Amino acid sequence: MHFSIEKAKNAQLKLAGRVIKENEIKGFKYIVGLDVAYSNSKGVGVAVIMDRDNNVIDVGIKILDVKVPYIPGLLAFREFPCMYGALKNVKKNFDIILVNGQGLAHPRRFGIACHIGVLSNKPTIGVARRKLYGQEVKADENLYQIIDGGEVIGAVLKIDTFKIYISIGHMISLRESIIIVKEFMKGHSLPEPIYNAHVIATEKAKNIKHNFKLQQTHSYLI
DNA sequence: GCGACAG
DNA sequence: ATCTTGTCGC
Repeated sequence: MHFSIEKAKNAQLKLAGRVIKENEIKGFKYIVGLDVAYSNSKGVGVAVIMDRDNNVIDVGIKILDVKVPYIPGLLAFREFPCMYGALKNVKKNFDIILVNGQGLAHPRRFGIACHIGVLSNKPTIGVARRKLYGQEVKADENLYQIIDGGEVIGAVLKIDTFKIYISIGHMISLRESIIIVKEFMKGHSLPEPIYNAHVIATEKAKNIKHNFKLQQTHSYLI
């Protein structure tokens, strides 16, 4: 069975109607960041739960074979299983999800942050380092709106020498999303929960590669 | 045909 | 995302 681009796009169009764009959050204590790294065909999904004092509370990991290629606009079909699996592997509770990728700022208004949000039924924010879709219009000093067809689908924050793209994933407003992302920017190009997930995922993927090389080196003994 | 194109 | 050498700056 092979991946169908048309079916994937239709699924996004159908699910996009389920995204809630208003705040369904009245304060929070814990937030979880999601990211995926790769070791050849192995995807390493990591979820890092943090509190508001920059402490790591819990970590969840999910390693799976990834067959779906990266296709702009269809990233979720490649990374969702690892991300969602990692999220299911955390033991502690969390109130908000930060996803490394776009949310509403997507050609069908359903980026990976919306996939995660709708299927988790939790307030979710999409955070990316690069733009996927839409026009950047200056709204203020260091703040841009991402617009498509007269609709604001996201925001861009200029910080030091880089930018970060923020958009609604689910059950939270764009305004609140920006405030929360800002709170967790601690000197890295991504908010701390995602940054930590990225570091752990990359390290784990690197270990898998290393172990594979060791196995190759000693395979003559078998 | 050309440019854009999350991770 | 991953691969990968040298180079710039604190």
